[in-house]
Amino acid sequence: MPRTKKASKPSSSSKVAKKKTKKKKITRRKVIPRLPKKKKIDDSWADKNRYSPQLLRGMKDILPAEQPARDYLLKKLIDLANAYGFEKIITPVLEESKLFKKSTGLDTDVVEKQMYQFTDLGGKKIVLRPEFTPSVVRAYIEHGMFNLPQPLKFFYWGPAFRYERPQSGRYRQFYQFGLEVLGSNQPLIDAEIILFSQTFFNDLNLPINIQINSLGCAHCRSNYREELLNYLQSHKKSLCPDCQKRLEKNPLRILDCKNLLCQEIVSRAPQLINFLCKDCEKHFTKVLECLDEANVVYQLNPYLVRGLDYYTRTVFEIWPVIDEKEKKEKTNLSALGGGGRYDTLIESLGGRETPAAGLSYGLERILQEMEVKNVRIYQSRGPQVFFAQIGESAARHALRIFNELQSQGIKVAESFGKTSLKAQMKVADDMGVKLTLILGHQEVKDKTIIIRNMKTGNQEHVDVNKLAKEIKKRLK
RNA sequence: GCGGCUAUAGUUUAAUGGUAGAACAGCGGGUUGUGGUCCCGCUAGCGAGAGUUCGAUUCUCUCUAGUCGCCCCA
Repeated sequence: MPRTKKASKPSSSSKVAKKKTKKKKITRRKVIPRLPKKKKIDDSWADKNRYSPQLLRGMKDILPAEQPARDYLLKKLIDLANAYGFEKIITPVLEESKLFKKSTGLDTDVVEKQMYQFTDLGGKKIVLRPEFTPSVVRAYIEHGMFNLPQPLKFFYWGPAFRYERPQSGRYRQFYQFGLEVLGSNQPLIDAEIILFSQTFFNDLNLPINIQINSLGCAHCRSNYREELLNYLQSHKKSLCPDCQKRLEKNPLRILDCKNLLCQEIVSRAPQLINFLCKDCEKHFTKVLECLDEANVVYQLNPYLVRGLDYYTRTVFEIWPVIDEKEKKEKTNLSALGGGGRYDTLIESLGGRETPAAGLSYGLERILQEMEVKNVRIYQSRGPQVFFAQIGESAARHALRIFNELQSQGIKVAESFGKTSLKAQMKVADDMGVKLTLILGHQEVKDKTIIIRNMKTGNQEHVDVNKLAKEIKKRLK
């Protein structure tokens, strides 16, 4: 196809003049050779049922650009979990509604108004799991795992779903990583999973703050609840409207209300720790001793209450540490993760009396925090060799050579979608490869291929049959 | 579930009651066989719907989505 030379543009022309000539050119070109533009097609079809796909609210596509950080994070989590002796468990995304109603708790927000619930074609009430622990416990009971040597240590990761108003660090489909230890009441276990958190976040270079509290067992809690109610009732009028509601529904929640006046009242309220029974107190003390011994830095927070019903004794949360700059931009922060002991859950779901503890992290929240703190991600190196082909005869041989190199263990990048050498070289350059292989018709004829060193620009023809060897020599 | 703010090419953005201009990215060309820079060209946009208007991307409403806060949580 002959290409007409472009007319050299008048050097003195004003912007306006340029624009005019430009526009004329465009319209001429467009009208004559092209198919009608999108808009015209739409008009002619008059398609009112046209569908514009859009993400569902609170959902997120995880695009290639985000994968390296994600992979890095997950790999670190999985490696550490394995090192700590946790084994992977995968449970289905779908569960029966009842599972969460009986475990997470009917009165919790998660179950009350945040579950994705539906009835399946068989008439069964189904939910998209809002969290993992009940599922893991279900599997434990269902497969009779109490017959295995205890305790069992599981880790998991995957999507969970909650129908909430989306916000920064809050999606309706979000990914959790978590640990569960089933079958031990030892304080050492509580300490172990808290230590896991410190080790992990230290290793990731994310400063965190670990907050710990003990909720005691059902006995301590009901005693305390009574005391607390007595105290709060006397201050009822000063509490914020939300807390007045909570007074009846879930008075423990008032402890972590952010309202200043409520906090003031709470600060003089009786503390849960003082109501722990002997066993619970002993347990908590031992947990703290283990943590001290392991050099875990934590903060006791007597007002820490978790939102799920099944927690007993030790509870903890992992919070990001913020600096002054961030404080100005954001007032609301989200916990990166949390967990605790749930000694009665397994029994309440029909299993034997089995003590257990666990934790879970929000992957998106950690990733967000990694970005804020500029955490460095170490990626495995990409290909060091790029394969470029020019012309039809080269294209015909391209896949064979490409495949041969791959099978010899040489990672090769390509851009088969491009034909011009220039464009392919640019891709190679962008990738930062060490060597580029160039195959054109001359090389095909001679049964050679060019190896170009991208740094020095040196090029050598080598025998195609010795290509892998030659590349390996040069990559050393 | 409640309240505030926002919505213009892939991204960041400009202007405007008379349908939009740029930068970066992308694609192509400047040697139809060689990367960077530079130069040139091209592609691509007013979130959806309704109303007011001769005319709406601009004004109003609804929806959708995002964002921030409350609630709650990871």
